[in-house]
Amino acid sequence: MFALVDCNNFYASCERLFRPELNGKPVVVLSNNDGCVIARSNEAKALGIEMGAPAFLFEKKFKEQHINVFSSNYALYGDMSSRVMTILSKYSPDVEVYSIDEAFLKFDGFKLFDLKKIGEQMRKEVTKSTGIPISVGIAPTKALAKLANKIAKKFPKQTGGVHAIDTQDKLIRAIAFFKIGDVWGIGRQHEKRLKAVGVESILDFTLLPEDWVKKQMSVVGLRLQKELAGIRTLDLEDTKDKKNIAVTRSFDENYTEYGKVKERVITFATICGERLRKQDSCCNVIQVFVHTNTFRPEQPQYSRSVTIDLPYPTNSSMELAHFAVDALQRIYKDGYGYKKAGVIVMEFTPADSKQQMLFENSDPKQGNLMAVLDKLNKALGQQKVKLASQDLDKVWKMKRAKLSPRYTTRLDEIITVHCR
DNA sequence: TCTGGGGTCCTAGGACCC
DNA sequence: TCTGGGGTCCTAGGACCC
Repeated sequence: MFALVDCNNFYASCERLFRPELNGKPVVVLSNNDGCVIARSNEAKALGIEMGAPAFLFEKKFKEQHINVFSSNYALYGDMSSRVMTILSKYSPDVEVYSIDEAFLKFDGFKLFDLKKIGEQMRKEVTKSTGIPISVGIAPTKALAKLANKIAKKFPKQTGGVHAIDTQDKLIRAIAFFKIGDVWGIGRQHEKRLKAVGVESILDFTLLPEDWVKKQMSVVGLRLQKELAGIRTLDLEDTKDKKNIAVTRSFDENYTEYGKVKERVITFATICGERLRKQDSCCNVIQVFVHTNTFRPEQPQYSRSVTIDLPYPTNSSMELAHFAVDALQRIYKDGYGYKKAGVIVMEFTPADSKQQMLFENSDPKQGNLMAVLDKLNKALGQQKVKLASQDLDKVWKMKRAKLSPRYTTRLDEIITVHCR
């Protein structure tokens, strides 16, 4: 059996941890640059705040409805996430951290245990130790565990936040109840195609002929169809190391100068380097893209990306910056106002087993240099030591007007308690 | 004025090989 | 009238997820 554990309204719940007066009140959390809504408490959902709602269009509503708005505080969310995951990993040796607020647990060899009880215990311990509310879904496949989790969330009173699909009868009832669009792995396109052939419920989907599913939805759809019928086709996945690393940002305004875009791209490349070194990987391919503001179709639009094979694998920020600028030069065109750029590194090889090339090699001193750089930045703070080609004066700040303190990771921002 | 930032997997089709 | 059959690798783009 699998369990899918999911933190309820995770970012909003994190913001409430140290502001208990916000319990029961509407809370929303905004994306980078305070751009759009990416998390909502139940109360905010009830007020009709949609996921992805642009913040500037909702300012009035936020004020009128007394909605508590926060900028995203990833230092806090990341730390709370790892606390939750640490607790979960006590309950099973096989855990896949699926996202910042979700984990799959595999319960092989737990035949003699009451998994629903284990789920309830997990829920109790996580709530008590972290204050984060969770929902637990238990089922024979990952897709069904996702569905069971949905049931636990939708019917908190009846389920107590924990639901197990552990009999054939419960399985049939669950898949007959939910619409096909509710399924993990069925997005807008598939939903449309399925509805067109008369599929409404998940049960309908499981009854479709296999070749139709294979043809229309590839093997991915076929696997999903089996999973929903209770046949296991997906196992836990190893999520330790990333296969791609992307650093992409919107700019604070339209950039019309090459030099400004170049500075951003260099900075993104150095961050890629940091993340590569963190997981002991080197990359063999780098991709750079730029585009204008797609929300302003009346302005001239331009969008391009280029992918370059590196002459040798590297994770040096300096070398990556150099290749990224190379790439940027190939796609940059004067006369446009650029709003966003990104650097993506791909095709990793382990840092300790680099293939040496005959003519071109990474400068062997780079490794030591980067180690020192990482050490300094760890001690002094992110981006304190930069490349000269980065903007040394400008402290790059995104808009985060409603940022809460980093309560759990910075001593100087720890909660203050006033006693009378 | 103002709209995020990450990821994964799969397929079709082109280019090439024998 | 009429020109095989088997492969691999790469890329772009689609679909999905949080």
